[in-house]
Amino acid sequence: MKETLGAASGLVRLTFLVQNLYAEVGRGCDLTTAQAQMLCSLADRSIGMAELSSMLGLERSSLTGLVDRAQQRGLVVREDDPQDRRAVKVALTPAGSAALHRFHDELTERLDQLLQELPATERDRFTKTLGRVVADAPAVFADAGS
Amino acid sequence: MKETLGAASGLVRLTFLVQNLYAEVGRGCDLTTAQAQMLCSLADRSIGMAELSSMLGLERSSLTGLVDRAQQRGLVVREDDPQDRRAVKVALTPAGSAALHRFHDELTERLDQLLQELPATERDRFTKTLGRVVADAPAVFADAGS
DNA sequence: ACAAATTACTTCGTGCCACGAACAATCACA
DNA sequence: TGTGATTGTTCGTGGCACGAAGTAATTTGT
Repeated sequence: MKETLGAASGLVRLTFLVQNLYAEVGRGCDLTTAQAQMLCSLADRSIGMAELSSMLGLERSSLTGLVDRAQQRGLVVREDDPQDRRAVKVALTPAGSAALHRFHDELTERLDQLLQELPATERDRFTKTLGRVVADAPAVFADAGS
Repeated sequence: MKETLGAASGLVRLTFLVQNLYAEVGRGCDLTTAQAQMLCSLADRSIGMAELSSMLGLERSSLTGLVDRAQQRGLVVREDDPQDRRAVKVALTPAGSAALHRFHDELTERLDQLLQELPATERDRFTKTLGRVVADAPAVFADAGS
């Protein structure tokens, strides 16, 4: 009889927590979860639809609508790609960039709070291991590298 | 300039990973994410709609449809509550229980794999800290307690 | 150079998910 | 016995995601 939670269970619960935080912070910025994810993937550079959809793990047809709605809300624009006339590049508008930053900052703060009760050394070890585990995962949420 | 990933970024990426695994395993069991989550919350006992909706973090009106669809697929049944004639209890059917177990087992295996590359002591420490962080989170994914 | 295959994106139809407002039935209690 | 709360549902709206099919532009093979 171990009293410790299984790893799988812990991971699922953590995911549940983070998902809810993500959605909540998103609502505060008037963003849906999908929109927030998209903005995070756009960061500062502009990206073609194909690359963006593979980053987000979506079919291209799904992304079309997502970009449509985000564009209608003025978060994003489609730009012609001079290199390839079929291609479209998606870029943040100033409003989209502002929304992204608010979202990013607030979410980062809330997530950090989650670990704040841990003793510093345990927290550092945890973060470090976390980094190893997600090393090859898509960078859906970059650190403030600016 | 730290070269380590920020904690927030790591948490988001991990969540992204687990979410995708969750969805993928769900698809393999012919379950949507929402359905899988519901089945996990039902586990073995039957629960009223109100309690279930608060476990899942959904409005009651959202749950109605979710249960409807799951019932149509034969995963779940609505039972009368003898104590309260307004109330409805949701319970797993044998098919629902089977689906849940397949889902649970497969997901657990895939999640454990995620940590398998870590050295044992680091993994144990990580799991333990994980347990602390999610201590007060809803038990959306119980360990095999059977 | 030119037909064929590939790539980039969109459209359309379908289904699921989630919300809030409004509603009926039942319960609790004072 | 009422009055107020609680349980669950319906309805309307909007977002999300998929796959199949279609259009336009680029690349490849010969």
